[in-house]
Amino acid sequence: MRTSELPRAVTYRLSLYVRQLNALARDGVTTVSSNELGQALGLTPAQVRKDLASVGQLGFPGVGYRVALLAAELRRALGTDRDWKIALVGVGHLGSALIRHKGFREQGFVIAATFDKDPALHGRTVEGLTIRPVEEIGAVVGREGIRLAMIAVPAEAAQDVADRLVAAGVKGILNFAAVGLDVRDDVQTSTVDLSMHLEQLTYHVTSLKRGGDHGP
Amino acid sequence: MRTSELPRAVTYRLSLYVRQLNALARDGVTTVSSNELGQALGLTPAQVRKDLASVGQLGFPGVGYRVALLAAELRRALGTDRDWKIALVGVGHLGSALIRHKGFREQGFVIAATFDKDPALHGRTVEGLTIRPVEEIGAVVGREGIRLAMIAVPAEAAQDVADRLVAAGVKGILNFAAVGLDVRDDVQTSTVDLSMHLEQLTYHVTSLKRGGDHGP
DNA sequence: CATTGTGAACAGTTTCACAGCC
DNA sequence: GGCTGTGAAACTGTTCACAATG
Repeated sequence: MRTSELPRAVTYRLSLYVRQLNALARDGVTTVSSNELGQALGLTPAQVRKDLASVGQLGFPGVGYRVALLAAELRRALGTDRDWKIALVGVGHLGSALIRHKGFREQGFVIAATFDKDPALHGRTVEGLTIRPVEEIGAVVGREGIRLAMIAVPAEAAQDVADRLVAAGVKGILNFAAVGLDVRDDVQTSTVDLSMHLEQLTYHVTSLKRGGDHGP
Repeated sequence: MRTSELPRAVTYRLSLYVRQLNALARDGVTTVSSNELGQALGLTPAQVRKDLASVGQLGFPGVGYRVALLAAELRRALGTDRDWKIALVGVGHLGSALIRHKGFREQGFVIAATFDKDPALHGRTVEGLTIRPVEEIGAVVGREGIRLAMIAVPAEAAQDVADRLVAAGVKGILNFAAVGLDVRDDVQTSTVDLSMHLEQLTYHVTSLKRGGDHGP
């Protein structure tokens, strides 16, 4: 099967595989089976094979998967075989934490510009980045060729910020505000609502249930 | 249909409905149809009705749904018709941002205890909360009757922290570390890996695609 | 001969279409 | 008339089982 349009569920798991392959590579492991991968991530071997087969013919029957090769192919499929510049809008508590978050750089995500509405913050620097007015989103994002953004502003302001980002040419938005964004449909958005994740837990805890997960 | 075991996909959307109903209530709207709700959240009317019907018989044919009544019922179904105390472990940049995050309190989530491994932080207070050593998780969580926790520590430390929380009686864990947690299966975990969400965007942006979403 | 890739069976989720109700 | 609740149909995603293979 050739990659043309992977289901969302699959692409989420591809990230998971890459994470696990990184860990294996660090430990010097060179080969891994669908069984071992599945074990580590709480997935069935069959699902692992289906997922990986949907990206390409990446395994070696009787042997398993070459860790380095597989990781490289998956990164290529996900588009993370290169660095991505990110624009961050909203440098409050959450935004500041995102700037300092180590995990992004490790996965090739580089916050390259930061914006905030508050004039008191304009011109200040955080981790070497100068905070700019949101009015400059268009100019800066265009000049730097930035295509991904994160929104960490209050819910009321999120749609306005999204509009500016889209107008500036951003193609993917990770949104931490607790509202859905309305954007052109050639722009991807993913909303991470922290309270929603807690509500999942309260539901399952309330109706005393089984089943831990891995995955989002 | 009576609530006994709602599918995960449904419970995620219940949170979405509650969010939208709150907004409608603020605007003084008292009645809403499945069509309007679906419109606002990017869902089909049929799906909205199926979801709501799976919680109970909540609508009025020919009229729609009473906003206040529906919100109350959904909150009851999710277990968020009361406040929940949360233990936070890891008071680094992300942890601090979570403590200050306004959205949690609005949804009834109250961070009631904070822990960190770093002795330099012990005894300091953030937003009125004293940071305690992780060794005290058992005592404090037990005494306060805390059943939910958030983990915002480095990946290497996450499993150890999870073990302490589970031993202390925590039943649901929201995990921000980029590793899956291995816990007893009467304990719920939900892992939010920020880089994974960006990887979803890079995938769709790389293979220039359509379709914004709402939802996680 | 252990292990992949995959068609076929199965499970879960979404959409359709319409009877029943306000 | 407008709108819900729901069984049946369509679709999507997961698991099984086995032929193919280095």
